[in-house]
Amino acid sequence: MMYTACMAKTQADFSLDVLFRALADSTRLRLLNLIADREICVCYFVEILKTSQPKVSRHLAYLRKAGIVASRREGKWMHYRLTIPKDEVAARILRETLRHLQERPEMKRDVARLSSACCAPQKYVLLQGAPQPVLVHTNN
Amino acid sequence: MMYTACMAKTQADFSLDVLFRALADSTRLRLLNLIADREICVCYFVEILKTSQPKVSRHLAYLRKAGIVASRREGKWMHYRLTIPKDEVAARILRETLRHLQERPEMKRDVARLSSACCAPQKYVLLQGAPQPVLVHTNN
DNA sequence: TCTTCATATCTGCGCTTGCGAATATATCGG
DNA sequence: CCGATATATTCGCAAGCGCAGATATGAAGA
Repeated sequence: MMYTACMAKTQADFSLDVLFRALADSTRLRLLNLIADREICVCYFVEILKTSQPKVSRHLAYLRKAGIVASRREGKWMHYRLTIPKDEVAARILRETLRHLQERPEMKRDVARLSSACCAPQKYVLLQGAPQPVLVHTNN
Repeated sequence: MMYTACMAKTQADFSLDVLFRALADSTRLRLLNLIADREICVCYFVEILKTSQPKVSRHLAYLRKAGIVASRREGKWMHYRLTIPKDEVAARILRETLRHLQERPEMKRDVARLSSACCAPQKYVLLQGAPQPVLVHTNN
């Protein structure tokens, strides 16, 4: 039987190492930190992380396959948001990790940069006309 | 400048992805769960996980290089124990993760098997004369 | 339909990881 | 020193990952 990524989300036997592999990269941690409490579109990631678009896209795909983010298309733009795993233990670990991530200076810096970018999107070529990130509260 | 594993422990810039890479393997998660509140020697890991000695040894070396376990030699036996990272955020994530791990059925099963092995070590070839695991309380 | 923009995927490369099998090291008892 | 025991390391291989660069897809507008 083939193993497919979406199976990782099924209640019964979600293995935690899948979650940890998703967290085991600093680019993905930065993406997750930004995504933690807002729905946000790809161009903002590219702008804030100051990295290449394919790289951002690849890491987002990785997170998607690991079942911890989901995407939604709106015209030309793709919006990403967090999805909490069904598995209770995995969900708690993820939530706590994201909470702790916010304490890190690098992570605070990213959020600060995001705020200023949102205030003046016209300053950034990539963000012209892009939908702004929307805060969401991921029930804790 | 060369990057060495022990640098990962230095206060200033411990990067969390190092911790998560260490957690990103189910063998290592099982080892960490067993090690979480006791000092325990390698032969018990081999017996409980029912896997090869080199494999156990390799994963323990990985955890050692990641700075989250430490070892101590006592005659022929090597004892392993948990070491909480100096980095506060990493420490909290690790402690909480280990706490949650204990809720998993597979992890409970390992601990149960360890208990019975400790009660009757003479039943296991590998454990003849081996020092028994010692409970430690890793200040939370 | 043609173009442009936003994003995703593919290609090729080098590095890391995990594995089993074999071998090395370290300690102990004789 | 010798053999046995406990553990660590090395080797060769296959798979996975991260990257940059190139290309493909999909939507919107002219």
